[in-house]
Amino acid sequence: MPKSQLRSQLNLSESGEDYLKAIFQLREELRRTHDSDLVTTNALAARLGVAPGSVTGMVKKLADLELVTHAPYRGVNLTEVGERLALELVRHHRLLELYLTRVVGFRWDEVHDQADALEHAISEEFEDRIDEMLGNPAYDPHGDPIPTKEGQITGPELAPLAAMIPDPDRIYTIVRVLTQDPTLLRYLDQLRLTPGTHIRLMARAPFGGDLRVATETAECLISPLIAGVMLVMHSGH
Amino acid sequence: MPKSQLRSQLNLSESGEDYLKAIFQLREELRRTHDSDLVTTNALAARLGVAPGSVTGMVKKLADLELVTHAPYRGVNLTEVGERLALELVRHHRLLELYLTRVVGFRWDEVHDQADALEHAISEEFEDRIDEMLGNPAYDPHGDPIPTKEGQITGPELAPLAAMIPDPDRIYTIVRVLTQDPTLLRYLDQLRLTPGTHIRLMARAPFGGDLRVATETAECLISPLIAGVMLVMHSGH
DNA sequence: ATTGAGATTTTGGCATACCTCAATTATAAA
DNA sequence: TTTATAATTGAGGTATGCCAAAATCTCAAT
Ligand SMILES: [Mn+2]
Ligand SMILES: [Mn+2]
Ligand SMILES: [Mn+2]
Ligand SMILES: [Mn+2]
Repeated sequence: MPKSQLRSQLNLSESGEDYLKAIFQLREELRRTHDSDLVTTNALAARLGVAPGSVTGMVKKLADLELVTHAPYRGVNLTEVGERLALELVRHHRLLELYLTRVVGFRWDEVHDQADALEHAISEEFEDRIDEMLGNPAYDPHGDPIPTKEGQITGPELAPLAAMIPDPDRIYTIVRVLTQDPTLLRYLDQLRLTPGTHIRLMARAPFGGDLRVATETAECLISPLIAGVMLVMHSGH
Repeated sequence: MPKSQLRSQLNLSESGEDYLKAIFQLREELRRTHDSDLVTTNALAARLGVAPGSVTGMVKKLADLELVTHAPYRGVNLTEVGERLALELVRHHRLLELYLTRVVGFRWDEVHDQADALEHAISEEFEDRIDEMLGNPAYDPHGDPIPTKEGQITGPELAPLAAMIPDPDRIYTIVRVLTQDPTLLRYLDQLRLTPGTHIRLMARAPFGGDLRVATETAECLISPLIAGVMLVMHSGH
Protein backbone atom coordinates (compact mmCIF):
# COMPACT_ATOMS: atom_id res chain seq x y z
CA MET A 1 0.00 0.00 0.00
CA PRO A 2 1.44 3.38 -0.98
CA LYS A 3 2.19 5.67 1.86
CA SER A 4 -0.12 8.40 0.76
CA GLN A 5 -3.05 6.05 1.22
CA LEU A 6 -1.80 4.88 4.58
CA ARG A 7 -1.28 8.39 5.84
CA SER A 8 -4.46 9.93 4.51
CA GLN A 9 -6.64 6.99 5.45
CA LEU A 10 -5.56 7.04 9.07
CA ASN A 11 -5.65 10.81 9.15
CA LEU A 12 -3.06 10.78 11.88
CA SER A 13 -2.16 14.08 13.49
CA GLU A 14 1.31 15.56 13.23
CA SER A 15 1.66 14.87 16.92
CA GLY A 16 0.72 11.22 16.39
CA GLU A 17 3.31 10.98 13.66
CA ASP A 18 5.95 12.35 16.00
CA TYR A 19 5.13 9.72 18.61
CA LEU A 20 5.36 6.94 16.06
CA LYS A 21 8.72 8.13 14.83
CA ALA A 22 10.03 8.52 18.38
CA ILE A 23 8.93 5.00 19.28
CA PHE A 24 10.69 3.66 16.21
CA GLN A 25 13.91 5.48 16.93
CA LEU A 26 14.00 4.66 20.63
CA ARG A 27 13.44 1.02 19.77
CA GLU A 28 16.38 1.13 17.36
CA GLU A 29 18.57 2.52 20.11
CA LEU A 30 17.39 -0.12 22.55
CA ARG A 31 18.22 -2.85 20.08
CA ARG A 32 21.70 -1.48 19.62
CA THR A 33 22.51 -1.33 23.30
CA HIS A 34 20.17 -3.59 25.27
CA ASP A 35 18.14 -6.31 23.73
CA SER A 36 14.66 -4.96 24.29
CA ASP A 37 11.79 -4.04 22.03
CA LEU A 38 9.63 -2.25 24.55
CA VAL A 39 9.88 1.52 24.71
CA THR A 40 9.06 3.03 28.09
CA THR A 41 6.71 5.90 28.75
CA ASN A 42 9.41 7.95 30.40
CA ALA A 43 11.85 7.53 27.54
CA LEU A 44 9.20 8.70 25.12
CA ALA A 45 8.26 11.63 27.33
CA ALA A 46 11.88 12.73 27.56
CA ARG A 47 12.44 12.36 23.84
CA LEU A 48 9.34 14.30 22.90
CA GLY A 49 9.68 16.94 25.59
CA VAL A 50 6.31 16.11 27.05
CA ALA A 51 4.95 14.98 30.43
CA PRO A 52 4.62 11.22 31.04
CA GLY A 53 0.86 11.56 31.38
CA SER A 54 0.66 12.94 27.87
CA VAL A 55 2.45 9.90 26.56
CA THR A 56 0.04 7.48 28.19
CA GLY A 57 -2.84 9.33 26.61
CA MET A 58 -1.44 9.36 23.09
CA VAL A 59 -0.24 5.78 23.33
CA LYS A 60 -3.78 4.69 24.10
CA LYS A 61 -4.99 6.52 21.04
CA LEU A 62 -2.35 4.88 18.86
CA ALA A 63 -3.22 1.49 20.36
CA ASP A 64 -6.88 2.05 19.43
CA LEU A 65 -5.73 2.70 15.89
CA GLU A 66 -3.71 -0.54 16.09
CA LEU A 67 -0.50 1.28 15.31
CA VAL A 68 1.13 0.21 18.57
CA THR A 69 0.68 -2.46 21.21
CA HIS A 70 0.62 -1.22 24.76
CA ALA A 71 1.41 -3.37 27.78
CA PRO A 72 0.47 -1.06 30.68
CA TYR A 73 3.30 -0.35 33.09
CA ARG A 74 5.67 -2.24 30.77
CA GLY A 75 6.03 -0.45 27.48
CA VAL A 76 5.01 0.20 23.90
CA ASN A 77 5.88 -1.49 20.64
CA LEU A 78 4.96 -0.84 17.03
CA THR A 79 2.59 -3.04 15.11
CA GLU A 80 3.39 -3.89 11.53
CA VAL A 81 1.30 -1.01 10.25
CA GLY A 82 2.73 1.35 12.84
CA GLU A 83 6.26 0.41 11.87
CA ARG A 84 5.44 0.92 8.23
CA LEU A 85 4.14 4.39 8.96
CA ALA A 86 7.17 5.21 11.11
CA LEU A 87 9.48 4.08 8.32
CA GLU A 88 7.71 6.37 5.88
CA LEU A 89 8.31 9.29 8.22
CA VAL A 90 11.95 8.36 8.72
CA ARG A 91 12.28 8.18 4.95
CA HIS A 92 10.86 11.67 4.61
CA HIS A 93 13.17 12.98 7.28
CA ARG A 94 16.38 11.50 5.93
CA LEU A 95 15.65 12.23 2.29
CA LEU A 96 14.93 15.82 3.29
CA GLU A 97 18.17 16.08 5.25
CA LEU A 98 20.14 14.91 2.25
CA TYR A 99 18.21 17.19 -0.08
CA LEU A 100 18.79 20.18 2.15
CA THR A 101 22.54 19.57 2.21
CA ARG A 102 23.10 18.48 -1.38
CA VAL A 103 20.64 20.66 -3.30
CA VAL A 104 19.72 23.59 -1.10
CA GLY A 105 23.19 24.07 0.30
CA PHE A 106 22.83 23.71 4.06
CA ARG A 107 25.51 22.22 6.30
CA TRP A 108 24.88 18.87 7.96
CA ASP A 109 24.39 20.54 11.33
CA GLU A 110 21.56 22.74 10.04
CA VAL A 111 19.20 20.21 8.54
CA HIS A 112 17.76 18.12 11.36
CA ASP A 113 15.33 20.65 12.77
CA GLN A 114 14.22 21.78 9.35
CA ALA A 115 13.59 18.19 8.28
CA ASP A 116 11.59 17.62 11.45
CA ALA A 117 9.21 20.38 10.41
CA LEU A 118 9.10 19.52 6.70
CA GLU A 119 8.68 15.76 7.04
CA HIS A 120 4.99 16.20 7.89
CA ALA A 121 4.31 18.74 5.17
CA ILE A 122 5.71 17.26 1.97
CA SER A 123 3.63 15.28 -0.49
CA GLU A 124 4.41 11.80 -1.76
CA GLU A 125 5.12 13.31 -5.14
CA PHE A 126 7.65 15.67 -3.61
CA GLU A 127 9.28 12.74 -1.86
CA ASP A 128 9.51 10.87 -5.17
CA ARG A 129 10.96 13.85 -7.00
CA ILE A 130 13.76 14.53 -4.55
CA ASP A 131 14.49 10.81 -4.28
CA GLU A 132 14.99 10.74 -8.03
CA MET A 133 16.91 14.01 -8.04
CA LEU A 134 19.31 12.53 -5.47
CA GLY A 135 19.70 9.26 -7.38
CA ASN A 136 17.77 7.02 -4.96
CA PRO A 137 20.24 7.51 -2.15
CA ALA A 138 20.73 4.92 0.59
CA TYR A 139 22.19 7.16 3.28
CA ASP A 140 21.56 10.62 4.68
CA PRO A 141 24.28 13.18 5.51
CA HIS A 142 24.92 11.59 8.90
CA GLY A 143 25.20 8.09 7.45
CA ASP A 144 21.73 7.12 8.69
CA PRO A 145 20.19 4.61 6.27
CA ILE A 146 17.21 5.84 4.26
CA PRO A 147 14.32 3.34 4.17
CA THR A 148 13.14 2.44 0.70
CA LYS A 149 9.69 3.43 -0.54
CA GLU A 150 8.66 -0.14 0.30
CA GLY A 151 9.83 0.23 3.89
CA GLN A 152 13.05 -1.76 3.69
CA ILE A 153 15.92 -0.49 5.76
CA THR A 154 19.34 -2.07 5.65
CA GLY A 155 22.93 -1.21 6.37
CA PRO A 156 26.26 -2.84 7.13
CA GLU A 157 27.19 -4.09 10.59
CA LEU A 158 28.67 -1.16 12.43
CA ALA A 159 30.42 -0.69 15.73
CA PRO A 160 31.37 2.48 17.58
CA LEU A 161 34.98 3.53 17.27
CA ALA A 162 35.03 3.59 21.06
CA ALA A 163 34.83 -0.21 21.07
CA MET A 164 37.84 -0.72 18.81
CA ILE A 165 41.32 -1.77 19.89
CA PRO A 166 44.07 0.63 18.85
CA ASP A 167 46.05 -0.67 15.90
CA PRO A 168 47.94 1.72 13.58
CA ASP A 169 47.78 -0.81 10.74
CA ARG A 170 44.04 -1.24 10.71
CA ILE A 171 42.01 1.17 8.62
CA TYR A 172 38.40 2.03 9.37
CA THR A 173 35.83 3.96 7.40
CA ILE A 174 33.56 6.32 9.24
CA VAL A 175 30.05 5.35 8.15
CA ARG A 176 27.64 7.02 10.51
CA VAL A 177 27.46 9.48 13.39
CA LEU A 178 24.80 8.95 16.03
CA THR A 179 24.14 12.56 16.93
CA GLN A 180 22.11 15.51 15.73
CA ASP A 181 23.76 18.00 18.06
CA PRO A 182 24.80 20.93 15.83
CA THR A 183 27.78 21.83 17.99
CA LEU A 184 29.18 18.32 17.88
CA LEU A 185 28.47 18.01 14.17
CA ARG A 186 30.35 21.22 13.44
CA TYR A 187 33.24 20.02 15.58
CA LEU A 188 33.44 16.73 13.69
CA ASP A 189 33.30 18.58 10.41
CA GLN A 190 36.19 20.74 11.50
CA LEU A 191 38.28 17.66 12.30
CA ARG A 192 37.23 16.07 8.95
CA LEU A 193 35.76 13.14 10.84
CA THR A 194 32.77 12.75 8.54
CA PRO A 195 31.14 9.70 6.89
CA GLY A 196 33.34 8.28 4.16
CA THR A 197 36.60 9.29 5.78
CA HIS A 198 39.28 6.63 6.37
CA ILE A 199 40.85 6.66 9.79
CA ARG A 200 43.17 4.68 12.01
CA LEU A 201 42.89 4.35 15.76
CA MET A 202 46.46 4.98 16.92
CA ALA A 203 46.17 4.87 20.68
CA ARG A 204 43.90 5.21 23.64
CA ALA A 205 44.83 6.97 26.86
CA PRO A 206 44.23 4.93 30.02
CA PHE A 207 41.30 5.29 32.42
CA GLY A 208 38.78 6.45 29.85
CA GLY A 209 41.03 9.05 28.35
CA ASP A 210 41.04 10.39 24.83
CA LEU A 211 41.54 8.35 21.67
CA ARG A 212 44.19 9.32 19.16
CA VAL A 213 42.81 9.14 15.66
CA ALA A 214 44.71 9.56 12.39
CA THR A 215 43.11 10.64 9.15
CA GLU A 216 45.06 10.63 5.92
CA THR A 217 46.31 14.14 6.53
CA ALA A 218 46.24 14.75 10.26
CA GLU A 219 45.92 13.36 13.75
CA CYS A 220 43.61 14.40 16.53
CA LEU A 221 42.41 13.47 19.97
CA ILE A 222 38.76 12.77 20.61
CA SER A 223 36.89 11.98 23.79
CA PRO A 224 35.33 8.55 24.41
CA LEU A 225 31.96 10.24 24.25
CA ILE A 226 32.62 11.36 20.71
CA ALA A 227 34.14 8.00 19.77
CA GLY A 228 30.94 6.43 21.05
CA VAL A 229 28.76 8.12 18.44
CA MET A 230 31.12 7.44 15.55
CA LEU A 231 30.16 4.18 13.90
CA VAL A 232 32.86 2.65 11.75
CA MET A 233 33.40 -0.26 9.41
CA HIS A 234 36.52 -2.26 8.68
CA SER A 235 38.04 -0.89 5.55
CA GLY A 236 39.88 -2.97 2.96
CA HIS A 237 43.70 -2.79 3.44
CA MET B 1 12.17 43.42 11.84
CA PRO B 2 13.04 40.13 10.14
CA LYS B 3 10.16 37.75 9.70
CA SER B 4 11.67 34.99 11.75
CA GLN B 5 11.55 37.28 14.74
CA LEU B 6 8.05 38.45 13.95
CA ARG B 7 6.76 34.92 13.53
CA SER B 8 8.48 33.33 16.48
CA GLN B 9 7.77 36.22 18.84
CA LEU B 10 4.07 36.17 18.19
CA ASN B 11 4.04 32.40 18.21
CA LEU B 12 1.03 32.44 15.95
CA SER B 13 -0.63 29.12 15.18
CA GLU B 14 -0.76 27.72 11.68
CA SER B 15 -4.48 28.37 11.80
CA GLY B 16 -3.91 31.98 12.73
CA GLU B 17 -1.51 32.33 9.83
CA ASP B 18 -4.14 30.96 7.48
CA TYR B 19 -6.66 33.54 8.68
CA LEU B 20 -4.20 36.36 8.19
CA LYS B 21 -3.37 35.25 4.68
CA ALA B 22 -7.05 34.84 3.81
CA ILE B 23 -7.86 38.33 5.08
CA PHE B 24 -5.04 39.73 3.00
CA GLN B 25 -6.14 37.97 -0.15
CA LEU B 26 -9.83 38.74 0.24
CA ARG B 27 -8.95 42.38 0.75
CA GLU B 28 -6.90 42.35 -2.45
CA GLU B 29 -9.89 40.96 -4.31
CA LEU B 30 -12.21 43.54 -2.79
CA ARG B 31 -9.89 46.32 -3.86
CA ARG B 32 -9.82 45.03 -7.41
CA THR B 33 -13.57 44.83 -7.78
CA HIS B 34 -15.25 47.01 -5.18
CA ASP B 35 -13.52 49.70 -3.25
CA SER B 36 -13.65 48.30 0.22
CA ASP B 37 -11.04 47.38 2.79
CA LEU B 38 -13.25 45.49 5.20
CA VAL B 39 -13.41 41.74 4.87
CA THR B 40 -16.65 40.18 6.06
CA THR B 41 -17.00 37.26 8.42
CA ASN B 42 -18.93 35.22 5.88
CA ALA B 43 -16.39 35.71 3.13
CA LEU B 44 -13.65 34.56 5.45
CA ALA B 45 -15.69 31.58 6.59
CA ALA B 46 -16.35 30.53 3.02
CA ARG B 47 -12.74 30.97 2.02
CA LEU B 48 -11.38 28.98 4.93
CA GLY B 49 -14.08 26.30 4.85
CA VAL B 50 -15.10 27.10 8.40
CA ALA B 51 -18.30 28.19 10.16
CA PRO B 52 -18.92 31.94 10.63
CA GLY B 53 -18.81 31.51 14.39
CA SER B 54 -15.30 30.13 14.17
CA VAL B 55 -14.22 33.22 12.30
CA THR B 56 -15.56 35.57 14.94
CA GLY B 57 -13.61 33.66 17.56
CA MET B 58 -10.31 33.70 15.73
CA VAL B 59 -10.73 37.31 14.66
CA LYS B 60 -11.08 38.30 18.29
CA LYS B 61 -7.86 36.51 19.08
CA LEU B 62 -6.07 38.23 16.22
CA ALA B 63 -7.48 41.58 17.35
CA ASP B 64 -6.10 40.94 20.85
CA LEU B 65 -2.71 40.35 19.26
CA GLU B 66 -3.19 43.63 17.36
CA LEU B 67 -2.80 41.90 14.03
CA VAL B 68 -6.25 42.96 12.84
CA THR B 69 -8.83 45.57 13.67
CA HIS B 70 -12.33 44.30 14.12
CA ALA B 71 -15.43 46.44 13.75
CA PRO B 72 -18.20 44.09 14.95
CA TYR B 73 -20.89 43.44 12.36
CA ARG B 74 -18.84 45.40 9.82
CA GLY B 75 -15.69 43.55 9.08
CA VAL B 76 -12.04 43.01 9.73
CA ASN B 77 -8.90 44.68 8.45
CA LEU B 78 -5.19 44.09 8.88
CA THR B 79 -3.04 46.28 11.07
CA GLU B 80 0.41 47.21 9.84
CA VAL B 81 1.97 44.30 11.70
CA GLY B 82 -0.74 41.93 10.54
CA GLU B 83 -0.23 42.96 6.94
CA ARG B 84 3.49 42.50 7.29
CA LEU B 85 2.98 38.97 8.60
CA ALA B 86 0.48 38.20 5.84
CA LEU B 87 2.94 39.43 3.23
CA GLU B 88 5.61 37.15 4.63
CA LEU B 89 3.28 34.20 4.25
CA VAL B 90 2.30 35.20 0.74
CA ARG B 91 6.00 35.48 -0.06
CA HIS B 92 6.58 31.96 1.22
CA HIS B 93 3.66 30.64 -0.76
CA ARG B 94 4.58 32.21 -4.06
CA LEU B 95 8.29 31.52 -3.82
CA LEU B 96 7.46 27.90 -3.06
CA GLU B 97 5.10 27.66 -6.02
CA LEU B 98 7.81 28.92 -8.33
CA TYR B 99 10.40 26.65 -6.77
CA LEU B 100 8.17 23.62 -7.12
CA THR B 101 7.64 24.30 -10.82
CA ARG B 102 11.10 25.47 -11.79
CA VAL B 103 13.35 23.29 -9.65
CA VAL B 104 11.34 20.29 -8.52
CA GLY B 105 9.51 19.86 -11.79
CA PHE B 106 5.84 20.13 -10.96
CA ARG B 107 3.26 21.63 -13.30
CA TRP B 108 1.62 24.94 -12.42
CA ASP B 109 -1.63 23.20 -11.53
CA GLU B 110 0.05 20.98 -8.92
CA VAL B 111 1.79 23.49 -6.72
CA HIS B 112 -0.86 25.51 -4.90
CA ASP B 113 -1.93 22.89 -2.36
CA GLN B 114 1.63 21.83 -1.71
CA ALA B 115 2.71 25.42 -1.15
CA ASP B 116 -0.20 25.89 1.24
CA ALA B 117 1.18 23.10 3.39
CA LEU B 118 4.85 24.03 3.07
CA GLU B 119 4.51 27.77 3.62
CA HIS B 120 4.13 27.24 7.37
CA ALA B 121 6.97 24.74 7.64
CA ILE B 122 9.94 26.33 5.89
CA SER B 123 12.62 28.32 7.68
CA GLU B 124 13.72 31.82 6.83
CA GLU B 125 17.02 30.39 5.66
CA PHE B 126 15.21 28.05 3.29
CA GLU B 127 13.23 31.00 1.96
CA ASP B 128 16.44 32.92 1.36
CA ARG B 129 18.13 30.01 -0.38
CA ILE B 130 15.35 29.32 -2.85
CA ASP B 131 14.93 33.05 -3.48
CA GLU B 132 18.59 33.19 -4.43
CA MET B 133 18.41 29.95 -6.42
CA LEU B 134 15.56 31.44 -8.43
CA GLY B 135 17.33 34.76 -8.98
CA ASN B 136 15.13 36.90 -6.72
CA PRO B 137 12.03 36.41 -8.82
CA ALA B 138 9.22 38.97 -8.92
CA TYR B 139 6.40 36.70 -10.08
CA ASP B 140 5.16 33.18 -9.34
CA PRO B 141 4.03 30.66 -11.99
CA HIS B 142 0.56 32.22 -12.17
CA GLY B 143 1.92 35.73 -12.54
CA ASP B 144 1.11 36.63 -8.94
CA PRO B 145 3.66 39.16 -7.65
CA ILE B 146 6.04 37.90 -4.98
CA PRO B 147 6.44 40.36 -2.08
CA THR B 148 10.03 41.28 -1.30
CA LYS B 149 11.71 40.25 1.93
CA GLU B 150 10.94 43.78 3.13
CA GLY B 151 7.24 43.37 2.42
CA GLN B 152 7.02 45.43 -0.75
CA ILE B 153 4.62 44.19 -3.37
CA THR B 154 4.29 45.83 -6.74
CA GLY B 155 3.15 45.04 -10.23
CA PRO B 156 1.95 46.69 -13.40
CA GLU B 157 -1.61 47.89 -13.87
CA LEU B 158 -3.59 44.98 -15.17
CA ALA B 159 -7.08 44.48 -16.51
CA PRO B 160 -8.99 41.31 -17.28
CA LEU B 161 -9.11 40.33 -20.92
CA ALA B 162 -12.87 40.20 -20.49
CA ALA B 163 -12.92 44.00 -20.22
CA MET B 164 -11.07 44.59 -23.48
CA ILE B 165 -12.57 45.71 -26.76
CA PRO B 166 -11.88 43.37 -29.68
CA ASP B 167 -9.21 44.76 -31.99
CA PRO B 168 -7.15 42.45 -34.21
CA ASP B 169 -4.34 45.01 -34.36
CA ARG B 170 -3.84 45.35 -30.65
CA ILE B 171 -1.47 42.94 -28.93
CA TYR B 172 -1.74 42.01 -25.27
CA THR B 173 0.57 40.06 -23.03
CA ILE B 174 -0.93 37.63 -20.57
CA VAL B 175 0.58 38.56 -17.22
CA ARG B 176 -1.44 36.82 -14.56
CA VAL B 177 -4.24 34.30 -14.07
CA LEU B 178 -6.53 34.73 -11.09
CA THR B 179 -7.28 31.10 -10.39
CA GLN B 180 -5.79 28.13 -8.60
CA ASP B 181 -8.27 25.62 -9.98
CA PRO B 182 -6.14 22.75 -11.37
CA THR B 183 -8.65 21.87 -14.07
CA LEU B 184 -8.77 25.40 -15.40
CA LEU B 185 -5.01 25.76 -15.16
CA ARG B 186 -4.47 22.60 -17.19
CA TYR B 187 -6.97 23.83 -19.76
CA LEU B 188 -5.18 27.15 -20.12
CA ASP B 189 -1.88 25.35 -20.42
CA GLN B 190 -3.30 23.24 -23.20
CA LEU B 191 -4.42 26.35 -25.11
CA ARG B 192 -0.98 27.96 -24.44
CA LEU B 193 -2.71 30.82 -22.69
CA THR B 194 -0.04 31.19 -20.03
CA PRO B 195 1.73 34.23 -18.57
CA GLY B 196 4.15 35.76 -21.06
CA THR B 197 2.14 34.78 -24.10
CA HIS B 198 1.19 37.48 -26.62
CA ILE B 199 -2.41 37.42 -27.76
CA ARG B 200 -4.92 39.41 -29.75
CA LEU B 201 -8.62 39.66 -28.99
CA MET B 202 -10.23 39.09 -32.38
CA ALA B 203 -13.92 39.16 -31.60
CA ARG B 204 -16.55 38.75 -28.98
CA ALA B 205 -19.85 36.95 -29.52
CA PRO B 206 -22.93 38.93 -28.48
CA PHE B 207 -24.94 38.48 -25.29
CA GLY B 208 -22.05 37.30 -23.14
CA GLY B 209 -20.82 34.76 -25.62
CA ASP B 210 -17.31 33.48 -26.11
CA LEU B 211 -14.26 35.56 -26.96
CA ARG B 212 -12.11 34.68 -29.92
CA VAL B 213 -8.43 34.88 -29.01
CA ALA B 214 -5.45 34.54 -31.31
CA THR B 215 -2.02 33.49 -30.15
CA GLU B 216 0.93 33.60 -32.50
CA THR B 217 0.22 30.10 -33.72
CA ALA B 218 -3.46 29.41 -33.20
CA GLU B 219 -6.91 30.74 -32.42
CA CYS B 220 -9.35 29.62 -29.79
CA LEU B 221 -12.64 30.49 -28.15
CA ILE B 222 -12.80 31.12 -24.44
CA SER B 223 -15.72 31.81 -22.16
CA PRO B 224 -16.18 35.21 -20.47
CA LEU B 225 -15.57 33.45 -17.18
CA ILE B 226 -12.12 32.41 -18.31
CA ALA B 227 -11.44 35.80 -19.85
CA GLY B 228 -12.32 37.28 -16.49
CA VAL B 229 -9.44 35.60 -14.70
CA MET B 230 -6.87 36.37 -17.40
CA LEU B 231 -5.14 39.62 -16.57
CA VAL B 232 -3.40 41.26 -19.50
CA MET B 233 -1.18 44.20 -20.27
CA HIS B 234 -0.87 46.28 -23.42
CA SER B 235 2.06 44.99 -25.34
CA GLY B 236 4.35 47.12 -27.48
CA HIS B 237 3.52 46.99 -31.21
C1' DA C 1 -37.50 59.43 9.04
C1' DT C 2 -39.37 55.01 10.41
C1' DT C 3 -40.25 50.35 10.10
C1' DG C 4 -39.93 45.53 9.49
C1' DA C 5 -38.29 41.50 6.80
C1' DG C 6 -34.32 39.13 5.64
C1' DA C 7 -29.50 38.56 5.86
C1' DT C 8 -25.43 38.64 8.59
C1' DT C 9 -22.90 38.34 12.76
C1' DT C 10 -22.16 37.22 17.35
C1' DT C 11 -22.90 34.50 21.37
C1' DG C 12 -23.04 30.49 24.19
C1' DG C 13 -22.98 25.62 24.68
C1' DC C 14 -20.57 21.71 23.39
C1' DA C 15 -16.82 18.55 21.18
C1' DT C 16 -12.13 17.13 20.16
C1' DA C 17 -7.11 17.21 20.44
C1' DC C 18 -3.26 17.74 23.09
C1' DC C 19 -1.07 19.18 26.94
C1' DT C 20 0.17 19.69 32.50
C1' DC C 21 0.07 18.55 37.28
C1' DA C 22 -0.93 15.91 41.33
C1' DA C 23 -2.73 11.82 43.32
C1' DT C 24 -2.88 6.96 42.92
C1' DT C 25 -1.45 2.47 41.57
C1' DA C 26 1.69 -1.06 39.74
C1' DT C 27 6.30 -3.09 39.43
C1' DA C 28 10.57 -4.60 40.90
C1' DA C 29 14.68 -4.15 43.73
C1' DA C 30 16.38 -4.16 48.54
C1' DT D 1 7.80 -6.95 53.23
C1' DT D 2 9.26 -2.62 52.46
C1' DT D 3 10.47 1.00 49.52
C1' DA D 4 11.89 3.43 45.43
C1' DT D 5 10.79 4.04 40.72
C1' DA D 6 7.72 4.23 36.94
C1' DA D 7 3.23 4.51 34.88
C1' DT D 8 -1.53 5.61 34.93
C1' DT D 9 -5.54 8.20 36.13
C1' DG D 10 -8.34 12.16 36.62
C1' DA D 11 -9.05 17.00 36.88
C1' DG D 12 -8.22 21.03 34.48
C1' DG D 13 -6.30 24.32 30.73
C1' DT D 14 -5.76 26.06 25.94
C1' DA D 15 -6.69 25.96 21.08
C1' DT D 16 -9.70 25.21 17.46
C1' DG D 17 -13.71 23.80 15.57
C1' DC D 18 -19.18 23.07 15.12
C1' DC D 19 -24.15 24.27 15.69
C1' DA D 20 -28.16 26.85 16.83
C1' DA D 21 -30.25 30.71 19.12
C1' DA D 22 -30.02 35.57 19.91
C1' DA D 23 -28.53 39.94 18.54
C1' DT D 24 -27.61 43.22 15.21
C1' DC D 25 -27.43 45.27 10.82
C1' DT D 26 -29.15 46.52 6.06
C1' DC D 27 -32.19 48.12 2.89
C1' DA D 28 -36.35 48.73 0.56
C1' DA D 29 -40.94 50.17 1.25
C1' DT D 30 -43.77 53.29 3.40
MN1 LIG E 1 17.62 14.21 11.66
MN1 LIG F 1 20.26 12.22 9.79
MN1 LIG G 1 -1.26 29.54 -4.71
MN1 LIG H 1 0.27 31.49 -7.48
